[in-house]
Amino acid sequence: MANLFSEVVIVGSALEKSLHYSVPPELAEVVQPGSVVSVGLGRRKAAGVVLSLGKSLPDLPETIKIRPILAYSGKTIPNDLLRLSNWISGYYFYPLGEVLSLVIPASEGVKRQANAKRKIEVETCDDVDVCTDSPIYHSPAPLKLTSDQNNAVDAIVPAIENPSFQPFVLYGVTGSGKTEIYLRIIEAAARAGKGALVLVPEIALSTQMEAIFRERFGRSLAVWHSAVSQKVKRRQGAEILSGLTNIVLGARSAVLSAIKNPGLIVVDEEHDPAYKQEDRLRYNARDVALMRAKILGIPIVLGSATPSLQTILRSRSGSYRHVALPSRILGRPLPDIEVVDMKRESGKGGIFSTRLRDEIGRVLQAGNQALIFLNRRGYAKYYLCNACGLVLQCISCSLTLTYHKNENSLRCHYCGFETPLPERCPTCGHTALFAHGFGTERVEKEVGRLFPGSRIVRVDRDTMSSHEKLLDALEAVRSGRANILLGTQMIAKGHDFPNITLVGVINADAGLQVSDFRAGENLVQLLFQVAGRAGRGDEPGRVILQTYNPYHYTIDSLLKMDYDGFCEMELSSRKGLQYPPFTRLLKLLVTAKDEKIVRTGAELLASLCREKAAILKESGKHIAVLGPSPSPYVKLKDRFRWQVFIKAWGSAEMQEFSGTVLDCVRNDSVFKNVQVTVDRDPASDI
DNA sequence: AGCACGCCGACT
DNA sequence: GTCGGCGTGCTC
Repeated sequence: MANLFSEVVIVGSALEKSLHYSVPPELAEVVQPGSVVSVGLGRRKAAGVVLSLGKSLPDLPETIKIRPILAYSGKTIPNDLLRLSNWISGYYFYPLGEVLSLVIPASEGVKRQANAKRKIEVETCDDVDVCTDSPIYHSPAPLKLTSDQNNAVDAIVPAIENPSFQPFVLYGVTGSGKTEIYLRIIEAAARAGKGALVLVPEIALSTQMEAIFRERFGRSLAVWHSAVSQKVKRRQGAEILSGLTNIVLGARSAVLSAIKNPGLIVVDEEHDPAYKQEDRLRYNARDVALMRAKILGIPIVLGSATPSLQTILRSRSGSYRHVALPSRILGRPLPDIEVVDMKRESGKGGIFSTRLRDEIGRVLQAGNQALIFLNRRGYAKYYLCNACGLVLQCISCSLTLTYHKNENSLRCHYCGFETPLPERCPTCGHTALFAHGFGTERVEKEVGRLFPGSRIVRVDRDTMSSHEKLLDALEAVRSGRANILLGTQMIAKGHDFPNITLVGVINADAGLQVSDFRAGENLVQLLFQVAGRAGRGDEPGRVILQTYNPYHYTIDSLLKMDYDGFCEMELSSRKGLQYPPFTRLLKLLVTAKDEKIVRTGAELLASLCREKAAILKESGKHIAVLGPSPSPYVKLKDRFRWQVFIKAWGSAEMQEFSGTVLDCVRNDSVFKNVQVTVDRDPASDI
């Protein structure tokens, strides 16, 4: 029998190419493409994934001695995931071995070397979701669907029963009952003997969905996010691979879970920027999910009350099917929206307008609950020296330090640097240091002063140090133990608190000052989400937006509850400027510890790009090169940052162009002293 | 990514 | 005289 060879990619390594190993006879029958194996690499042992098997080898240098595969782990990555990994690696310009290290769950017994430096997650909710008894199949709750809901289910189910790749946009206002539709279509997949993958933007959201899903799907459900302990993940990973568990609900990394025979993918709140991973592999889980559905040939449902402009455009062009839920369930009205012009408020710089203060008082009096939203944590936004004008900044990042009163310390919200509040200005020595701006910690204090009898719960990254604390806080609101819920983004999304009748947005403009062209889109989506927390029970809801820009088009679209109108304006502006979704962007981020080296590196990179773009232009392909320019935060964690943006009018052009440029970067020694990071379809300018 | 090899500064 | 800094280069 001829010798069998294999092409193997080393897991967790930045090696660009695969290596070749012989397959010992005793493994010839068991090893397949996707198999996770152990191999010798230099002096060490490494995990690898078999890409292909064959009887011959390519021409290799004389010095290479082909070594055998040492062992088979017993685990094999399903074919669709292997294809997906390849696509991710190519699309995001990230080594396949690194992608695979995210695909292979910790259960494989593979050392996650790449993560060695990352701090170990505290094992919080160990065994919380162990289901030993029968929580297996429950008949659907006898909820009567609205006719809109019925229509939505009827539109999607045929694509599950007769599978084909078909994206659906489930465009449903907040409180329109999207979750119930997800449950019904997953049940349809289960009836067809298939599994399902459900993505949610973050943990806070899944805690509530988790309970609902657990009740319906019991043992067939696995919940997958960063707060789930390694131990539970290991067990669940094995159960998913075996097919015992075939419904996965999780945050973005769950898009890579090895579900057996998936029949449906759901991406809830598809517009949410949390789907974009902003370090290492900078992927967007929504887009990866679309590709996974395409590879599998199954339907995918993108749900949102405020779909991304990309999704709106694709549904208009007909490539996504549009399914609408224009009204809330049980005939509940959408909340009334009011705008308060903070410029007209007497005590300028105050936190609460008279209007919002009065309304909170009224709500509490009536025994209902209020939600107060402010997207900034801490006590004071920054400290300024009134003598010399210095704003206290992080020593490692170009960010102002936020004052946290409880700890009497200044903190960097990017790198976590913490220092006691100095008594004197570090440059001029004056004692004229004053706090400016405010965050949730300050608002909490103010609420306590204004409403002495209120029971407030504050939810932000500072108070919610563990998953338990978050669950407890949400429970306090649900049970009525608390009557004011104050917080950041964490409370804006998804939660269903029936007794919240008032939503107050302290500073509705926050975010608009940013240079990012997506600022308007992100703000409107967030405000629609927050507003949607009001009036989800029997009593109608009210939203009060405090703003310094009452006539801004983002605020105006919210006031009219007209997201379509906003999209219309925003799309025409993006078209005029030739920005996404009409074009594609790619960010090349150049970083190094030395400021001058970074700048020079970025300038060299930009001229390389222009040179390559000129060559492409000869064959009629147009690429625009923007920059170089310093990143909005020019220094983060002691590294200086410059960037170059590439704009292309098609995905194929972007692929070809960036591939050529990155090959040059890798091979040219002038880029040796800088790090070049690729961010395809970047979600922010930072 | 590891882990080597390899050539220049302050210590047992 | 060695220990060790991290620059360059290879891993089937």
